[in-house]
Amino acid sequence: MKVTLPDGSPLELPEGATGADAARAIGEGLARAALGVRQNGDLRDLDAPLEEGPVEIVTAKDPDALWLIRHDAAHVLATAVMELYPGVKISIGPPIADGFYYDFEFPDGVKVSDEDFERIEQKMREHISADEHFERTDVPVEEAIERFRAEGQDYKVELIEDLIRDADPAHPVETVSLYRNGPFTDLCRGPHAPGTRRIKAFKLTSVAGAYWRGDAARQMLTRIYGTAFLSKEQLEEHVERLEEARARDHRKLGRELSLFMLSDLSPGSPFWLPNGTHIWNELTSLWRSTNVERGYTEVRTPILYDVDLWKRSGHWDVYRDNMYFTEVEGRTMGLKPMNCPAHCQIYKHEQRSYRDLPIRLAEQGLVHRHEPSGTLHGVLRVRHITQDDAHVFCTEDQLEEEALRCLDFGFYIYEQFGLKPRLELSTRPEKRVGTDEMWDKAEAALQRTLEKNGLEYDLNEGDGAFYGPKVDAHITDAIGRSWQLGTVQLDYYMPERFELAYTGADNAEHRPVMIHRALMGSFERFIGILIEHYAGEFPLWLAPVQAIVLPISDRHLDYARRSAESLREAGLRVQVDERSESIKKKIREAEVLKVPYMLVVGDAEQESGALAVRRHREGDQGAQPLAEFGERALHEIADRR
RNA sequence: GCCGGAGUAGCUCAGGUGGUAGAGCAGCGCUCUUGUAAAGCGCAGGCCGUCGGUUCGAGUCCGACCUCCGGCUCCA
Repeated sequence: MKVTLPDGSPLELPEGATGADAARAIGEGLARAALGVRQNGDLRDLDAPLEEGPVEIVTAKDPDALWLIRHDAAHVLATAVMELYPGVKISIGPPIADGFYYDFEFPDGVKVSDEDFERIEQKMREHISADEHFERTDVPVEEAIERFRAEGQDYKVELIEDLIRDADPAHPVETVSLYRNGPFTDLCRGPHAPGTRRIKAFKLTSVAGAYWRGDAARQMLTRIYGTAFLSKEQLEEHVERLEEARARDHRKLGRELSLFMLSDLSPGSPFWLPNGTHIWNELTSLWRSTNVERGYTEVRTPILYDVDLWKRSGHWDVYRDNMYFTEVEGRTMGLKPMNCPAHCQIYKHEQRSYRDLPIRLAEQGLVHRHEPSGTLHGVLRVRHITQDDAHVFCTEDQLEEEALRCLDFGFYIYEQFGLKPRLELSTRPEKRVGTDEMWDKAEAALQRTLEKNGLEYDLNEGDGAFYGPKVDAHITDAIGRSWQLGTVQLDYYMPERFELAYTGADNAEHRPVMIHRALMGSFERFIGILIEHYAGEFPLWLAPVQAIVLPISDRHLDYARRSAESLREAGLRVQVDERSESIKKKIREAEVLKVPYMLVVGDAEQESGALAVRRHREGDQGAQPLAEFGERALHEIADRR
C-alpha cells in the first residue's frame, strides 16, 4: 500500500501496515517518539492499520500530543483508583483544557481528599513505569454490556445503552471499543498513545463533586482532576503559570490594594472601599459620556415593586426562586432582578409616536438576584448587581440597525481597556414565546449584524432567552473561568406583556420591539475583570491613587504637601507619605501598592520647584518641573493610556 | 443548591494524642532625618466563625448552622 508523508514524499508499505510500521520505515528515532498517527484529520492509535493516502506521525511536538497523554493519564488514574478502592464505580474520564479528570462513585462512607493524592499518584507511577500497552478491542455491544454489568459498572452500561439508543437508525451501533492497560479495561473511543510510559510528568490537582451527566437531578460523583505533560519542565512551567495567575486573582488584589471588602453579614454584596470607588466612578463617567454620545438618555428607577409587576412580566413564573420578597402593610413587594419592566413603565408613561423611536433608556440599574450560595465568587458573581443596563425601544425596521449600534458600542467600550471578549450567538430555546417568523427575523438580524461586521462568534444553539435571541461577550479570568460581560438581546415578548405601543405613520397602533443591552455587564464584574486584566496595575486614568509624594526627610514635608495640593487642584488623585520612614521603605510600599507615579522630593527638588519622578515598575525618570509633570499626567489620563 | 476542604490578631500562618494561645508583617510609642524596593528598640493587639453537646477542663472531640475556598449545576 502507498501512503504520503506530510512533505509530499510517498512511502510504500506492506498491506495492513500500521502507523508504527510507517514510523519505523522512516526512522528508528521517529518510531520511539511516535505517539499516534493522523489520517483524514482523525487522530488514531499507532497500531491501527493505515489507509492509503496522506499520513502524519504524531509526536510530542504535535498540538494533539498533550491531549493523547492526558487521556492516557485519565485511564491510569482510574487504574490506580480501582486498585486502591475496591467497589468503586467508574464513569467518564476525558482530557480537558489544562489536564484531565475522572469521575468516580466511591463506596458508601469513602471520602477522598487531596491528602489521598500521594497514595494514588504512587500507584499511578507504578503503572506508568510498567509502560503498560494500550490495547484496543472492538466487541459486540451485548458483550460489552454483559461484561460491565457483571463488574457492577452501571455507568458504563448506561453509556453503552445510550450510544445504542442515540445512534442514527441508518447506522446502528453494533460494536464498541475497549481499551486495556495492565489490569484495567475501559469503554473508550480512543485513541491512546502506545504505552503508559509516554506520560512523562503528571500531578493530581484537586477533587470536586460533579453530577453524573452534568444533571443536577442525578448522582453526585467524585471528580479527581489532574494534569499531565510531555516533560517535567513543562509541568513545572504549568505550576508556575498557575501561581502567577493566582497572584492576579481579583480577590487577592482587592484586599491588598484596598479596593473592596466582603462581609459575612451580606454575602455576595461587595463594599467598595475608597480606592475601589475611584475606579467605579471613572467607569461611571465613561459610561455616562459614551451613552450620551450614542443617543441614550439616562433614567433612574426604583428597586422595589409590587409583586403584580413581576407576575405581569413573567418573572414570577420563571425567576421567583432567585428573587427577594418582603411584605409591608399586607402588600408583597419584590426587589427587581432586572430593569426591563421598570423601563417598560417609563415607555408606557407617555403616548409614543413612530417619530419618537428609537427610544434608548440607560440606567445604572441596581438589581438583586439570589444567586445560589455555592456560586458566589468575589465581585465576579454577586447578589447585588449594578448593571450598565439599557433598553432600546424601536420598530421592527430599526431592529437590525439598533442591534448593530449596540454591538459597536460594546466593542468601543472593550477597546478602551484592550479587552478582547469572545462572542456567542444564542438562538431560540425550546421553551420560548413568539412566532417562528419573529424568531427567524430576530436571529437573522443578529447574525447579519455579526457577519456584516466580520465579527467572529460561536453559535450556541438553543441557549437564547425565552423572549429572544442574544449575542453575549465572554471573557476568561485569571484562573481560567469564563464570565459573561455584555449581552445584546432582542425581545418581542416584554412589549407584548406590557402592551407597549406606538402610533405609526398609518395612524394605527403598533407594537415596538425591545433590545436589552448591557455592555460591561455589571460594574461589579467588570471591575473584577479589570483588576485581573491589569493585574492591579491600572492605567493612570483608573488608578485609585495616581501619584504619591515621598519626602526624603521631615524638612521636606511642607514642600511635599504644597506639591500634592497643586497637583490635586489640577485634577489628579495625589497622596503624601508623611511618615518618618526611610525613602527606601516609602518607595517599596508605593511599588507594592502599584501607585503609577512616585514623586520623590528632597533638597534639590524643593529648591528648583521640581519632582523626582519614579514610574511604577520602570524606576527613576529623573527630575521634572512640577507643572510639567502635572501636564504630562493629565495628557496620559485624557488618552486613557 | 449539591460534593469535598477550610475558618486562630488587620494580613500571612504556627499551635502531635484535650490542661485557659504564638511568630512575621501591619498598627502604636521612642530613637534615627534618611536620595530610589523593608532603619533600630519597645508596646499593644485574639468571646480561636456562631450556637449547642461531651468532659473537672475544649482552639483541640461530637452535632447543627453561617461564611469562605475548589469544583458541579445555574448565571451579568
